[in-house]
Amino acid sequence: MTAQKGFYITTAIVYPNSRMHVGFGWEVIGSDMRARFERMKGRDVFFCTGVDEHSQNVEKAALKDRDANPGDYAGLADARAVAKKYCDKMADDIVKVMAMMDVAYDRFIRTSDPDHERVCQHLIEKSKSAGDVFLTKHEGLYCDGCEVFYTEKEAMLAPLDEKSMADSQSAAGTKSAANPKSAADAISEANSSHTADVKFTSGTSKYHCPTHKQPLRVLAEENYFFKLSKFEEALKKLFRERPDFLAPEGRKNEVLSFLEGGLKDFSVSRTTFKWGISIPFDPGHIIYVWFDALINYLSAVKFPVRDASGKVVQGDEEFFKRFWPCDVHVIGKDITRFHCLYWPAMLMSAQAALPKGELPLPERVWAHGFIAFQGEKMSKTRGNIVTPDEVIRDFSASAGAPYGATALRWYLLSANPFDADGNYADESLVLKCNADLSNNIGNLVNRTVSMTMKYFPDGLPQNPGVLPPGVKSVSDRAVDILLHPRVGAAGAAGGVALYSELAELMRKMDLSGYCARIVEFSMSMNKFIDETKPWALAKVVAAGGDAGATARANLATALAELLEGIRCLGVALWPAIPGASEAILAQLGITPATTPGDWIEKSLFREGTAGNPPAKIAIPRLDRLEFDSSRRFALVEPKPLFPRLEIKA
RNA sequence: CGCGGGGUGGAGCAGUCCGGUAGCUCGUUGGGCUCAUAACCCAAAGGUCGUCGGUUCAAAUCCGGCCCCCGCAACCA
Repeated sequence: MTAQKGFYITTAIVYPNSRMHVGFGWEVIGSDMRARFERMKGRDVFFCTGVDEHSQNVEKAALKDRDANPGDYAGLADARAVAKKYCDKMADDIVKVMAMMDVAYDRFIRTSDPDHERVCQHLIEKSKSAGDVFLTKHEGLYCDGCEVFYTEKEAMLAPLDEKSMADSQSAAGTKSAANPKSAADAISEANSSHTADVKFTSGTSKYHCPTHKQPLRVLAEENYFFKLSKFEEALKKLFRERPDFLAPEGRKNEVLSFLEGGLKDFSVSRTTFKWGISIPFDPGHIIYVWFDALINYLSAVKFPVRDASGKVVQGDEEFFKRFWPCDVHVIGKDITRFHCLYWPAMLMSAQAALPKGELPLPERVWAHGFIAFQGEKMSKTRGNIVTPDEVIRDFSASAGAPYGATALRWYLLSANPFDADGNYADESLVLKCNADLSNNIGNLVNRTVSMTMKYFPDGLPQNPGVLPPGVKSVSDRAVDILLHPRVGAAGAAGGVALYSELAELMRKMDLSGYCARIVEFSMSMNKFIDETKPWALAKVVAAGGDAGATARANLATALAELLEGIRCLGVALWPAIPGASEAILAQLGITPATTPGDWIEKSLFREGTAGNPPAKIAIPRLDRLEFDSSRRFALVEPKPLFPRLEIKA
């Protein structure tokens, strides 16, 4: 009998050529929420995120940064060293932002990590030995200005006179080929695939560049290509047989229609710049960034690299088997194609040259939407890119509201459906956080704890289990809202997990739905308070007599139910806003230090951040989420958990 | 005819697949309560569901035409 497979979740890895984007923050926070939820269930989780360091655009950004800050690069001459130094700087910054966002990953991978380089080289060797990577000479129309190749069709748009020049100005804008920096487009356009090592020149052509209006040269170069076309049928089969491979459903059409259009081989090597992993069987070439980047998912979980005799020389076979195949690759919708076509094809190729069954395909790719800023697409040109750390800083600094990370997380997770495009605006963040966190949840905790301490200064007695007539109990409300209908309410009495509805929402990556359930529960508890009127009961208690005794039983029951409801709510909130969850539980006297039975300790590896010792985080146990209103709490004097936010002037 | 997403009370959305009293959160107004973070609870106002036409006893929901907005060139998730 084998142990249950661990749960492996990844985010895409970002280019470190600019500060982190709140859109990527959403991806990471959403993945963190899922990872935390699985950890709460007691699963063995591996959550990986990181940076995609290689590629020409990073090298360019590095050289630019060196020119701007020469002091940081003293003594570094070659581009490789400069790029590495630059990536060190940027990766440090991103790691700091991750920490600010309360993101608890198990590994922060950098594609310059030596183990990854090794795995990457190993994989390309395997594909080569399977016959899927081959050297070929490629000839095309080349623009020195764009550093890309054009097809004849594209080049025909090029103007030869003033009038058509003006016309083509806009036409050129609709072609994807004119982008020398975007890896996505470079790979999708076989004819504009890279900046070539100009090995063979055969003179000028009659074509012109649509952007630069210069004559295009006819150039040829040699590069390694990956035989993507070979996997067309296998990929079609994959989508036929595994409808869940890509989610959400709506993203599927794009991939299927691309498949229908036929697959072209793509080039997987470069020779014009040095910042990358060299091809082991031809060191003059470096591995193209997408081929490099996707493999990080294997490196992160210690993919076993074997020598010729089959002996593992790097990695850990057992560890790898524990986590691979990946359960969810969380990505942005723009890179769906790479994860759904290129990546499975690369894996299928390597499979052929590896021990049988060693490299199954990932279970699922989840493509989330994009975040706009006040309804407009975020872009550098518009200068409206929001970064997570500035949001956190702004709202942490805002008067008396030191919970920027919670505010950002809650807003991103609850206000925007994860599968659709979202929006960011300070005003709506404030509105959402004030409504859900301050008014509903925070106030609920505050009023409950303070009433309990006020009405029972010597401690809440054992729960008498008698509510005023006609009031629906908190446990019934919890069952209605947090229990999946399939399980059935009858289960609650037997201690069936209340979180089944939450688990179902999480399985579907319905993060905002999960948050909405919790808010709904808190609203229901606020209603419960108004229905039971504890302050009125307290007056009857004070008057004494039989009525007083009954009122006292009602009061104690109501408060005991509320406190337990709040405990469940606090635990359920942990994946989304861990800091706030812990603050809520702390008011009930539940902290990782004082209640070890309610928490699991897990260490995170955080490999790749050199010098960082493994960090330990304490995780609430979801199996303690059974509603038990006889539980006793050691209450702590309440103070507002979520001060109301205000827009800064 | 390039592709895709969307147009539902002031704002943001659900409902559209499987036609049948138009629902939720925020906001507004009135009331209640006083345990609480000007919070909480109740109630009300406010929508010809983009538009025109068709099918039907009945359409936001099905069919067809049209209009408008947003992505799909680049920096950028």
